[in-house]
Amino acid sequence: MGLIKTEKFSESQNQIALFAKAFGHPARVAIIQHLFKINACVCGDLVEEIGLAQPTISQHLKELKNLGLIQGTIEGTSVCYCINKDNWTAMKTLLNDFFNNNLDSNTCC
Amino acid sequence: MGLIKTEKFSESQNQIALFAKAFGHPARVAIIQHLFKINACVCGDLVEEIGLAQPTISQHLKELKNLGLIQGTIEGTSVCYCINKDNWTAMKTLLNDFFNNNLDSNTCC
DNA sequence: TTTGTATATCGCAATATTACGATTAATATT
DNA sequence: AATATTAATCGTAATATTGCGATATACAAA
Repeated sequence: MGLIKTEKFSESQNQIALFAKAFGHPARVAIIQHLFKINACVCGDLVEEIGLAQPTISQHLKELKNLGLIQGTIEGTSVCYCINKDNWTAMKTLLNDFFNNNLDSNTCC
Repeated sequence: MGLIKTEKFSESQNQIALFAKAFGHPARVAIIQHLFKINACVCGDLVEEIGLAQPTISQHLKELKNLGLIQGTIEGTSVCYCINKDNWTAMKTLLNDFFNNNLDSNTCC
């Protein structure tokens, strides 16, 4: 198979999994961290920054873009990428709710 | 290929990606949520709760166990699973640091 | 108009993931 | 001992992901 049975799960569970999968590759983690570090649009230098081939980086950027976590604006021949603040915040809320379950009252093991 | 080039990234970036990948499947999200909801050890009922075949659930549990996020104790013929609090907290800290970058001063796009 | 530069897409090979039937292992029950 | 129950493991098929060379596209500069 290799095919996820999304129909078995809630929309929220599938959404959490989709966002988490986006961060499930170190290159995409590095891309996001670099966008935060530079704290502005990044035009072009991601390939040398990350150290993978240009088509590979382009593909990772596409995935993050499709999820809405980043956005790109064309500037002449290059494209400037940055975090999409609204969607980033929404993703953070969803994942924080998932992470921040109360462990204190859990009494077992 | 299909092989992640981990040597290109920092230990932290790889660790974030490994944890995120664990949540990159809705079944594993559902398992964790159920463990939190029940708020105690779960013995056996995960298969009917999630709705995938027993070997499939067992495999997902193994992945979460290998990462240290859950732990299982044998109780007779069944196994009781629960969240590993210490490791869960450590994971949460790592991912929160990654998520909670300051977006306010980001001035672009 | 030709050339250069930057990014996206195509196509493919290698590897990983998902799912589950069949089986095994280990303990409980009768 | 024989049988039942529960979970892990094996083996395998289907699909997804990763990575990159080759190519296409789009704009800039000469």
